[in-house]
Formats: sequence, structure tokens, C-alpha cells
Amino acid sequence: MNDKPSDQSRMDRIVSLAKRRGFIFQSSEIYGGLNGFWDYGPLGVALKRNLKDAWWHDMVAGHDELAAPAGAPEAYEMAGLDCTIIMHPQVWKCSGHFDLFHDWMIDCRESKKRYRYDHLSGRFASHRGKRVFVVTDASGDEAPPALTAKAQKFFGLRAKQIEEIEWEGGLTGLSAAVAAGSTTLAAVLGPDATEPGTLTDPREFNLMFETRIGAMAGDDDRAFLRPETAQGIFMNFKNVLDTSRVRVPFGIAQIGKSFRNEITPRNFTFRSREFEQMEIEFFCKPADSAAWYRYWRDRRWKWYLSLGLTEGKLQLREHDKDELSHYSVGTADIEYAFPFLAPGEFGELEGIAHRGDFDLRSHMEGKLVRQDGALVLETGPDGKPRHKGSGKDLSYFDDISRERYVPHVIEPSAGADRAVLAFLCDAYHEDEVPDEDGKPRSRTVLKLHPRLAPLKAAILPLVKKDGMPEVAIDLYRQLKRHMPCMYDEKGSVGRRYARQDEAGTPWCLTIDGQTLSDKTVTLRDRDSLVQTRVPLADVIDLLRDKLR
RNA sequence: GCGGGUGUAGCUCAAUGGUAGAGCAAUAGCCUUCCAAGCUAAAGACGAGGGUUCGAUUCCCUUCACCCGCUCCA
Repeated sequence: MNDKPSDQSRMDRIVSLAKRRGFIFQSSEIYGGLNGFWDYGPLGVALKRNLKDAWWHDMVAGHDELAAPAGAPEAYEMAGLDCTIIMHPQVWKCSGHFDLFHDWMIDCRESKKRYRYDHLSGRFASHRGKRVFVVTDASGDEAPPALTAKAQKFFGLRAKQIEEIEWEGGLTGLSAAVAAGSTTLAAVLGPDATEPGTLTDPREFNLMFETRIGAMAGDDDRAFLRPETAQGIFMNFKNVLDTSRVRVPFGIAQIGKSFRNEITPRNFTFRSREFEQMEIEFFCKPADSAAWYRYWRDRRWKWYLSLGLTEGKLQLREHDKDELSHYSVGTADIEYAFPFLAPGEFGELEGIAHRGDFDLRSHMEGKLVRQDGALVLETGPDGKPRHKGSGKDLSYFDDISRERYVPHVIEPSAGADRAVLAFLCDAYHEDEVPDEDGKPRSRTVLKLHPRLAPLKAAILPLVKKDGMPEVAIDLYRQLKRHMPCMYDEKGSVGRRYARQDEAGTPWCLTIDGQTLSDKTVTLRDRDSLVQTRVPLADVIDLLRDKLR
């Protein structure tokens, strides 16, 4: 099998360019770096900001609430929001993140496998004086035969000798058995171990970053950095409704940092521990939710294409039923074929989830669980709600239909850093350009969409004399008022073009001898390398038109 | 978290138990009339911390980071 797992060398060259040209640096690099954290350099911050601005403009600021966009069931409103990173701890209990992201894990020294402590169960088995607590990670009906098979193998018995095994007590959760003192981990035979005592003590495993509120805080003041921005929107659902005159259907958008203590940050910025999300929570009438789900899925898909992502490298994938998150009744991912992935594999850029009324109801009533297709209040062993809700009414009264309901939610949730990475990878090209002798010479070029490009233009005097720099500087100062651009007079013009190609600058304006006599400049296109002469007086309007 | 690999200048790579060279890039100057030309000058590195040694970039240990696989994960 010689097939390449992924185009790793291409990815390496992209990472190298990102570093070399100041797009992305590793955090705290002079101290050796920090796994899972990345900084954006001068070009990177511009690229990322342009991306976020494009999203914000396309979703919120530029949204026309008076007309239904193509494909939308009806016209709708959009509002913006910016919430705090640290919120009331109860937010994460009712959202499900506390339970989902917070586990006790136990490792097996022998098999190197890791198990959720609360997923292990077992019972004592004895045979001819040997006694162990046999444990399995299987659940339900699969557990008893798994235990029997395990015990049979451990005692070295033939199938017909299974009856000789003496079992004590019923199937018990390992954590409960240890807590009750009926067994110790030393007597436990792990699910994939061949001898007892290979399991480590359970360790707390928390995907949420934890902090404490207050300078002299104690255990009661534990708080979490948000693992997603969405919950801040639900927290303010009623505030927005009460203050901004929006009516269902409407969406609330937010861009902001989120934090997850990923086990294995990998693949450059793709899986980071600190990352930025661009999220919309769209609130609609339950009966219309399926139509809105399809609308947002298709709308968001087109957004990536409109900014120039290669369609053949994008994939829209509907989740299977058993893959859906605890809250979701339908989810689609927009995925990109990143170069670090094996051919045919895709990495998630954005998830569009139909969340039903899980979130709003959970924050009203307490954390819900799905049971036989319906959401019901999750209860603890004592029969009380596992996580108590706010008790606040988050339902909506529809003045026109005179009905009250809890809106359903469609959530298009995009990763800003992942999008930056995808656009960077997609823009990266190596091609050949004839040099001054006409011989082909390779060049590296970022074919970024002009809206995303950190610099829109570079103004270059062909040579540093004969009054060309003066004309160029004057043009630079005028253009700078309208768009990010730079002036460069260093080195040969070919070298300067190459520098701009690597930075993804779409246009170069060159002032040459002819400019001085007929007041025209050459406009060089980054992708086609075609140069056209444009009157100096028109060039600013021309570039502004191109950017629209 | 486990196993394997890697770590020398911004990048790509050398050499060495006696404190390191080159190419490209970048900086300044000269030159230069359309795709990384040339000349000159100056600048720049042994991931970090211990240990062995008279002396460590080199040997050993630890740690950090990156890559691959496993595991985990939206």
C-alpha cells in the first residue's frame, strides 16, 4: 500500500507560507509554543477580519428584512449580539455541555485503552480459588455475555466449563462498587486486560476550560469558558425580543471566541483549543422549521462558493440519525477537503443543526433528554431534575395567529479559523511564470477572493527615479482612503510582483515612463498576469467597482 | 493519553565532544524601464531545563513543540 494518506507536503508548504508571510504563528513561540493555540500575524488578522466582516455583512448588516431572499420561506429579520465568554455555570448544565464534556476517565495500563468510568460495569467471578471483579464497557443486553466470555478466557476454560464459574451479586457499575467498598481497582480485570489491577485511578476529564470567579474564589465559584457561543444567544433571546421589535421568524448572530480543552489538537489551526465561531440562532415557528433548516443549509453552502472556495473540494453531508447530537433533529455539515486529510476525507467547516426547542425549553424547565422521540426533563437518582432550569418563560406570543409557542431553532454554526484555513489552502497555488528571459519560473500565489485579500492593491513605480515614485506615492495616498493597499519601490518589479502574489494581493498598479506622458498606469491581475493600461484618474473607481 | 519520528538563521539544508557554514528570503545602499537580474554592506540559529565532561549543538535524562499512527472528539 503505497498510496499517500494525504497531501502532507502541500500542507507543509502552506503552513510554511503562513508563517513566512505573517499569516499565522504559533502562540507563545519564543517559549517553545503552546499546543492548540495560534496567533494571527499582520496578513492573517486582515484575512480573518475580512472573512468575519463578509459573514457579518452577508448575514446581518447587509440583510434586507423587507424581502424574502431566494429560497427563503418568507422575509425575516436578523440581529447582532456580543456576549461574555464566562457565563453562569447553570447555563452549561442545562445546555448539556456539562454532562457531555465532563467525565471521569479511567485508563488501562496494559491495553492502553481509555474508558468512561461510568460506562464500566461488572461483578465478581470465582473459579477454583481465583476471584476477580470482571468488568466490561458493553452495556445493556451485551454486557452479560461479554462478562462470561471475559471470565472464561481469564480462567482458561472451555465453553462447556462456563457453568463452573461462580458469580457473586448482580451487574454493578464499577464506580458504585468502588464507592461502596465492595471491590478495589486492584481486583478489577479491565475490559481489554488479561490480568487484574491494570486500571488507573479515575481522572477528571473536562473538555471545558475551568476558571474561578473572584480573586479569592473557592470551589463554589467554579465557572467555565464557553465551549460555544450559541448559549449566550439563548440567554438573551428574551432581551432581544423585548427590546428590538423583532418578530419570529428572526435570527440572532454572534462572532466570538470559544474554548475547548481538546484531547489532541492537530492539523495546524483546524482543531484548536481557543477558536472563533460565527453562529446564528434562527428562531422560527415549529411547523416551518424544516423549511428554514433547508434554507439555511443551502444558503450557507452558497456563501462559501460566493467567496471562491472550489466547489469540488466542498461537501454537504447530512448526518445519519445515530450521529445526531443530543439536541438535534437534523444536522448537515459543510466540509472541505483539507490537504492534510486523506483523499476522499473532509473536515468540518460549519454545522447547520435543527435544534428544535431543546435549548429554550432546557433553559426554562431544566435539562431535557430525548426519550421515545420526545424531550422530557432529565431526572437524577432522587427523582428530582438533574439540572434545574431558570424557570423563566422563554415562549413567544404570535400576535397574528394569536398562539403562544416555544420557537424552534436552526443553528448555522461556522468556525472562523477553519474557514480561514480552508480559504488559505484553497487559494494556495504553485504555477509557472516566464522570467525576464522567457524561461518558466515557479511562483507561489494565493488566489484569494478580492474581498478576503489582506491587501487589495500594491502601487509600484517601475523604477526608483524619473519622478515615478512621486506619482506612485500620490496614488497610494489617494487609494489608501478607500482600501488597504501598499507602496513598494524596493528591488526589481518582478520581485515585487512575486511578493504581492504570495500575499494574495489581487492587483498591482505600476507607474512607468508612459504614465508621466499620458497619465495612464498598468493594472496587473494576480491570477491572469494580464496587464491593462488604465487612466490614472479612473483607477480608484475601477478597483472599487471590482471589489463590489 | 500511548507508540514511532523530528527539532540548527525567516525558509531549505550542512558540519562538529573544543560555542557553527551555505543557498534563498529579509534590511540598507548602488544599479535597474514590466514578472524573484547584478554589485556592496550589515544583520541573523543549535527549542527549553538538568546531568556526564576540563569543555556539550553533538552523549544521557526530563520537558516543550511539530509530524505520522492509535485513541478521543463536533
